[in-house]
Formats: sequence, structure tokens, C-alpha cells
Amino acid sequence: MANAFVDKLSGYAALTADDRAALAKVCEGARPVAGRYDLIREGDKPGTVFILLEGWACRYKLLPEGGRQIMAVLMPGDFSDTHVAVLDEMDHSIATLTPARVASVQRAEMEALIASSMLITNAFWWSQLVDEGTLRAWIVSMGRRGSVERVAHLMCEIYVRAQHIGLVQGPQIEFPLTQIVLADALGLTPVHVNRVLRTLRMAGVVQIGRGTLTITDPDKLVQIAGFDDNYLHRRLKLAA
Amino acid sequence: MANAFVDKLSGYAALTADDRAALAKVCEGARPVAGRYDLIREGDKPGTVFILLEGWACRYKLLPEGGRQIMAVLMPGDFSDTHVAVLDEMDHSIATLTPARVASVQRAEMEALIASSMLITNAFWWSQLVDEGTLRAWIVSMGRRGSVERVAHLMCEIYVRAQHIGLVQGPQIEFPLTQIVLADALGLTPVHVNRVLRTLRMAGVVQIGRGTLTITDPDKLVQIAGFDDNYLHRRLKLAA
DNA sequence: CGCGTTTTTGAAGCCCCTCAAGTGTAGTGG
DNA sequence: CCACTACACTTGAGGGGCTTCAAAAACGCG
Repeated sequence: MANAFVDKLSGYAALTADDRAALAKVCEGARPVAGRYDLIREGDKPGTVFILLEGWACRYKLLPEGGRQIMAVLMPGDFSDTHVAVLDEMDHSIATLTPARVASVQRAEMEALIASSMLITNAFWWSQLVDEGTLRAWIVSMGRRGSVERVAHLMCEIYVRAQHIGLVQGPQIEFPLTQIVLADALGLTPVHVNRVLRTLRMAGVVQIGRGTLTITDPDKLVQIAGFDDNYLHRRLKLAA
Repeated sequence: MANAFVDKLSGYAALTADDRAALAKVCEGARPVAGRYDLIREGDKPGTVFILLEGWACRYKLLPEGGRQIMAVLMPGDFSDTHVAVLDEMDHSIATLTPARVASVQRAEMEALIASSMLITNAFWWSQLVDEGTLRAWIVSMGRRGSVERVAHLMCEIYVRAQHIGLVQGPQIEFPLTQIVLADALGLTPVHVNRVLRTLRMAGVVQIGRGTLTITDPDKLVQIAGFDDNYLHRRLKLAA
């Protein structure tokens, strides 16, 4: 049975069958979760590590004035920080964006898993460095890119990450992010996101609808975004 | 002899004398480095871990169009990612902002250090979670805060971090960030940073000059910034 | 002292926001 | 089957925050 978590980490290290089995094992207690559900909130004591096996989620923070900033989009196979348990409280919230299937792994179990094999240890390090690289790439986007480039960059990132976990066949991918979510993620207003999407559509670069994204002109999208996938550190580069 | 690296990690775990000695030992080969010097560049193969013992540095990325985005400010005691060595190449650059003293630690030595004590292991985990929280806080600033709040927020962060490593006596701290560096860090232009600083000065909140920052009205600064230090996860909260 | 860099100030413009209203779509219940 | 609701999407008009361009003053270092 497909396991996005195993697949993701397999992309970061040449795991053995035993390693893969160990990774799959901690996902056994996975449960279904509704969309728009807070898995954990800022201020909560972090208990378990969440592994997202199906569906999409995000990390976010609410501001006193009521706004929301999304700081990361989590896709199938992604998980919350492996060592959060050492902290007293969460400094951000994590919520599902769509209906999802989530495994909750206890701290001790997680540490045993990571220590169980050097390959697994390395895969987790790798994954964490990619997460940090992604955070940094978001900062670059927010600080130095205009709205069109910013939207285009996020689309590129999502597409490559979807590719990495085998969710891609051709130019179309699942894309369950509403314009409101995009706005919260990109530091824009929903109104402006709407106009940007129209621009990209009119330019013949992408098509969007029904929770899907179709990239009609990949080269142009990459060019608009100024996208360089180096921060995703894909060990297995795919043919273009 | 004071060692900012030891002091910083001591703030995250109740280290033993042996632990502290082990941390100090890896800093022994530290060398002086000029200001504005690239310790490592995007695209380079990551070799050693850099530990910043004195002086300030930053992580940054250059954009094709020539702009620069700073994604993190490194202060004495800070260090580059402990496990970068697993990656093939750097996805960003690190440069000093001031003359500095830097130790370069080999991958094997670093791993041995981390594994040498559970307390040290925990301190590194903690530190890394703080770094990630800081990256997320920057994203929030860039996405949802206006320029005055953004500058104020960075000042709060720097002040609290300076406090954490014992660099603070009273309302004044060392602050070697030029307005150009601030602009690169905050996603603004130097011109606008200048106007923002004037605003804050006129409001009687801060004073700046000669590489120092004096916070004349801390409460107001915190209020303007909407600053909550929870993401810095200071284990040892100081009296106000 | 002289030169490069940083800081400062002004004027004009654009990008994105705010406010407002209307359309479309999915789900619910009568 | 349709009324009703809740949301997401769409479009328009006007304003403001930050940028761009330009240039002068102040600082720091050889």
C-alpha cells in the first residue's frame, strides 16, 4: 500500500526494506481528519509528531489584528518537526486544508525510529534541511518578489514537490488551495490574488479550476517566478 | 574565557561542566574574519559547520536582478546548520557583517559532539527549533506587517537575543546593522528604512547611532511591533 | 585631506490594499 | 425541486504605502 511518508524519505536516502518497513510501522495508527481542522494550536504543549499521509495542511500564525500568515504548506508525506517535543509550547499552529489522513507518533517512538538506522537518520536530517530551505525561499519571495512572481514561485514549488512524491502525471496537479489560502500564504489579499491569477491565465501560463492546477507553459512560469529548485535538494533529479 | 557558543547552548539545557568543556573544545581553532566576508556561498559544497564566536553575520540570497534578501541575522554564539554536510550544495550564502571570530568544525567532529551527551543533543535540537521559529516569525513580518512594525519587530528580536547571550546592560545594545542591511533583511528599500527609523526616533521609541541601538520606550516598541517572544523559546526567562 | 560608503531628504509614480457590490457554486432543508 | 445559506470567486473605483529616481550632507577610514 502506498505510503507518502515512506516515499518522501526514500527520496532522501537509499533506504533498505527494513528501514521502509520501520517508517511504515509508525504510520499504522493513522486516522482520518476533516478539512480545516487544527491539529495543534500555538501555545499548546507539543505532544506527538504529526505525519500527513493524505491530504494537505499548513503551518500558520494568527495576528492580533485578525490576519493569518501561512508559513508552510504540508503535502502528503510531510510531517511536523521531529523534535518539537523538547519545547514547552508551540510557536505556531498546524491545520488541515483538506480532509486528510494523519498519524500521530509519540516522542519516544519517533526518537527510536530516527535512531534505528543511519540511513533513516540521514533522511530526516535531509528532510529538515529542505524544510528550512523552503522557509528561506518563502522569505525571499515575500521580501523581494512582486505578486505575480510570488504566485508563480509558489506554483513552481508545489509542482516540484508534488512531482517528488509521485503525484504528477503531466502538466496537471491537484491544487486544493483557495485564493484565500494563497493570499494568507503569500502575504497578499484575496482580491489581489484573484487579479494575479487572471493575469497568469490570460498570459497562457496556467489554468486553474476545480481544485486543480494545469501548467500550460512551464518554461514561462519558471521564468516569471525566477524559480530555482536548488533549495528543495532533490537527490533524484527527474528527466525534464 | 567567555564563549558565546557555550553560553548560548547553556541557555537551552542544564549542561554539565564536561558538556561545556566539550563545546568549548571545538571552538579552539577559531580564526578572525574580516567584515563583509563570505564564509560560504550558494552553490558551494558545504564542508564545515561555522560557529560565530564574536561579531555578526547573516544568511542571504542574491536574486538574478541583483537584489539581496537576508533571511537570518547571526549573532555571537550562533552557528550554521549542524547537519548541512549531508547536502550536496548550499542553497544560500553566509557572510559576516562585522569583523568576527569564527570556528570551523568538521562534520565528524560535530556529530561526535552532538552525540557525546544527551543534554548537548537536546540543546542542539532546541536551538534548531528556535532557528526555525525565527524563520517563521520573519515570514509573518514580511507578509503581514507594515514597515514600521517590521523594523520594530526586528529590533525587539535582536534585543531579546542579545539579552539571551548576555550582551545587554540596560536599554542600549550593540547594533551594527546599516540601513542597507536592514533593508535587505526586511524586504524594504534603504530609503524607506531611513524614513521608518526617523519615525521611530521622533516617536521617542528608539535612538540609533554609532552602531548602537537604544530603546527608550520598550513597552511602546513591543506594542508597535506586536512582538511576542514565544518563538525564541527562552528557557530562562529573565525578570523584566 | 580625500574618497567611498552611509545617511538623509524631496518629488513623483506604481503596486497592492481597502471598500464595495455582484456572481457563481455547493450544500441543506423544506 | 426550489429557497436559503455559506463561501469562494470576480470586478470596479479610489487611496495609501513603499518604490524609484535624484542629489546633497555626514560619516569613517586610508
